[in-house]
Amino acid sequence: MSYGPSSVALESFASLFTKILHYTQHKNLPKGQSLHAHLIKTDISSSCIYLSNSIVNLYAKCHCLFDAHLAFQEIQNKDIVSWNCLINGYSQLGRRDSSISVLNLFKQMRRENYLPNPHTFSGIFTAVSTLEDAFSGKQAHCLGFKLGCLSDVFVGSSLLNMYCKAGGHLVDARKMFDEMPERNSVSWTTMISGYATQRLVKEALGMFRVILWERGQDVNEFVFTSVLSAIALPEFIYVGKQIHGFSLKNGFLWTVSVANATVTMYAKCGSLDDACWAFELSSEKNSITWSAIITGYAQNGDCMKALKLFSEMHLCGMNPSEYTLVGVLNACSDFDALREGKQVHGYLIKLGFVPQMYILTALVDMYAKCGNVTDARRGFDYLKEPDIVLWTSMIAGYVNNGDNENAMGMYCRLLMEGVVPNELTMVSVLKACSSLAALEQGKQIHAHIVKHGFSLEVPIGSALSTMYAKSGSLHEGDLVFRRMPARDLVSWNSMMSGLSQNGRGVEALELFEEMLLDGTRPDYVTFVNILSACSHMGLVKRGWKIFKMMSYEFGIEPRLEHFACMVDMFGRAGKLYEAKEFIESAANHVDCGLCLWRILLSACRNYRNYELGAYAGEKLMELGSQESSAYVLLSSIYSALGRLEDVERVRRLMNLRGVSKEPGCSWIELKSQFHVFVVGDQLHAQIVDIREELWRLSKLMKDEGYKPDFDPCLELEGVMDI
DNA sequence: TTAGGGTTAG
Repeated sequence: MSYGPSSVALESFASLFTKILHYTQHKNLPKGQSLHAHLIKTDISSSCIYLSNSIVNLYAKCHCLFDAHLAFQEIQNKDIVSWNCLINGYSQLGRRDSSISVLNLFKQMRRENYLPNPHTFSGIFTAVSTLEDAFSGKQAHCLGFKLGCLSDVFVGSSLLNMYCKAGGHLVDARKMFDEMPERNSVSWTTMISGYATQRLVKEALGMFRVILWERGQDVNEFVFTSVLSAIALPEFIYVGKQIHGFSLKNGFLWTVSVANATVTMYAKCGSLDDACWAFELSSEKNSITWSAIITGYAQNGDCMKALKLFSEMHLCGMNPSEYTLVGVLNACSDFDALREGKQVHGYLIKLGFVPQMYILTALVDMYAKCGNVTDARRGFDYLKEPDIVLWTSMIAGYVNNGDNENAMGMYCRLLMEGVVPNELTMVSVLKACSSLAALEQGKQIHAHIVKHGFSLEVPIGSALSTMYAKSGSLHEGDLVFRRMPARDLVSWNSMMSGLSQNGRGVEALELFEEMLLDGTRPDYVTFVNILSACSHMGLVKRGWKIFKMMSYEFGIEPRLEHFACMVDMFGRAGKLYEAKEFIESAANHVDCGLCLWRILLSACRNYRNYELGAYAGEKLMELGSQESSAYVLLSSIYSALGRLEDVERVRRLMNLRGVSKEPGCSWIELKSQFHVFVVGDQLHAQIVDIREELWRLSKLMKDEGYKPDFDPCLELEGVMDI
C-alpha cells in the first residue's frame, strides 16, 4: 500500500490520523478545518483514502454536511467507507430532509455499483426509521438479508428500531429480537422503547425485569430512561417509585438523562410533588430538566406555577430550548394568557428558532385557545405543507371559538389536499357537526371514520354518539354508544345529555343508574344532565333526592348549573313558592341570583302567578340585570296587574341602564345556503311566499282545533316588541 | 489502524 509522497514520514501520517480523530471526537471544527487546509496545501490526503475518508467523517460529525459532501466529491478513488461516512452523517442528523438525502445517496451508490456493508445498512435503517417509510424499509431489509448483513448486532438493532418506529409491527419486532444471533444493551433498549411508544407497559416492564435480573452487564442509563418513559402513567406510579429507588441505589440517577426521565415520569403520573422533588434533587439541570418540570405543571393544569418556573429558569441564567418554550406556550394556552403567550412568541423570534412544525402548532394552539383565531390562522398559513397535527389544531381552534362553519371548511380543504385525518381531527369535526346539529355532514364524517378504519374507542365513539344524540338521532347515538368497547365519563355524560335534551328523561335516569352500576364515578356534568332530565319530566321528589345525593354521597358541591336546574324543576312543576325558598336558601352558597330569579320569573309567567313574578322581577331589578327579557316580562306583568306606574318605572329603568331588546332571530340551512329571519322581516327575497305559507299553516292548525293562548302577559310582551 | 445502532424534553 502506498502512503503517498516519500518525503512524508510514516509517523507523520500516524500523527495526522490521531489529530483528525481527536478533532472529530471533540467536534472541534476550527482545528479540523485548519488541518484540512494543511492537507490540501501539502496534497497529502489525495494519496491516502484513509485520510480523505476521515475528513468527510470529521465534517459529518460536526454536522457540516455541505462541507462533508464537498470533501466526499473531491475523493477520486472512493470506497465504501467514503459512502458510509457521508450516509451516516446525514442519517445521524435525524431530520426528514437529511433522511431523504440518505436514501438518494444509497440509490446513487448502488447505481455506481458499490456493495453496501453492515455500516451502510445501519445508516439506511436509521434514516428509514426517521421517515417511518415502511416500503423503503422492507426493500432495504430484503437487500440486507440477501447480502448477509443482518446478523450484525448494529444492523439488527437499527432494523429493530425501524420496525418499532413504523408502529403496529411490535409483534414482528419482538420476533426479530428473539431471533437475533447477538443482542446487547442497545437491542434491549430499542425493544423497551418500542413497547413504550405503543404504551405496552407490561411488555416493557417484562423486558426490564429480564435485563435487570439476568443481564446486569447490559443495564445502563438508556435502559432506565426508556423504561421510565414506558411506565409514565398514573396507574404505574408505584412501579415508577421502585425504579426511581433502584436507579438511585445503583447510581444511575446521577446521569442527567435518567434524572430528566424521572421528573417526566412523575409529572405524567400526575404526581407533581414527586416530580418537583426529583427536580430539586437533580444534581445537574439542563434545559430538558426545566422543560420537563415546566411542561409537567402546564399539563397538570397549574399554569401559573409553569410560568413562574419559566421566569426562575431565566433568572438561573439557563437558556430555554424550543421545547421549553413550547411547554410555556402550552401553559399560556390553558391559562388563557395571551399576553404571556405573545411574549414567548417574541422570545422564539429573538432566539432565532426556526418555526418548525411543532413550534407553529403550539403557537396556533395558544392563539386559538386564547380566543385569537385570526393570529392562529396566520400561524397556520405560514407553512406551505402543514402536517395533520397543525391542521387539527386549527380546526379545533375554530370549533372551540364557536366558528364551526370555518372548521368544516378547513376539514373539506384538508380532504381535498389529500391529507389523512387522525383521531383528534375526527373528534373536532364531529364537535362542529354537533354544534351545528348538521346531521348529514355528521353522517359523512361517520363514513370517513369507517373508511379510515378508526375504532369506536374513546374519544371518537364518544364524539360520534354525542353528534347523533345532539342532532336528535337518539337511536343511532345509542347504537354507537353500545358498540363502544369501553366508555368513559364523557361518553356517559354526553349520551345522558342527548336523552335529556330530547325529552327522554326516564331513559336518561336509567342510564345514570347503569353508569353507577358500571362503576363509573359521576362528575358535576352528570348531575346537570340528570337534574335537567328530572326537571323536564316533572320528577320533583327524585330531583331533590339526586341533588342531596350529589354532595352527601359523591362530595360534589352544587354549582350554578345545578341550582338553575332545581329552580327550573320547581318552576315547571308549578311549585313556585318552593322555588322562591330554594333561591333564597341557595343565596348562601353561590352568587347566582341573576340567573335563578330569571328562571323563576319565566315560570311565574307560565303559571300566571303575577304577584310572585313581580317579586322575582324586582329582585332582578335590584341586582341590576342587563337582560332585556327580564325588563320586558316584568313590565308586562305590571300591565296585567294594572299597575301602569310600575310599567313606566321599569321601562325608564331599562332606558336608564342602556338595556336594549335584541330582535328575535332564527335561521335554517337549505341546500348549503343559510336563510336568516328577524322579527318583522321584509327583506327575504321570498317573503311573500313565506307569509302565504305561514298563513296556510295557521289556518290548517285552527281548522284542526288549535286554540292560541291569549295570555295578557304574552300579548303585551308582543306589543313591547314593536 | 477511516465508517454504523438505542434514551429523556414537543
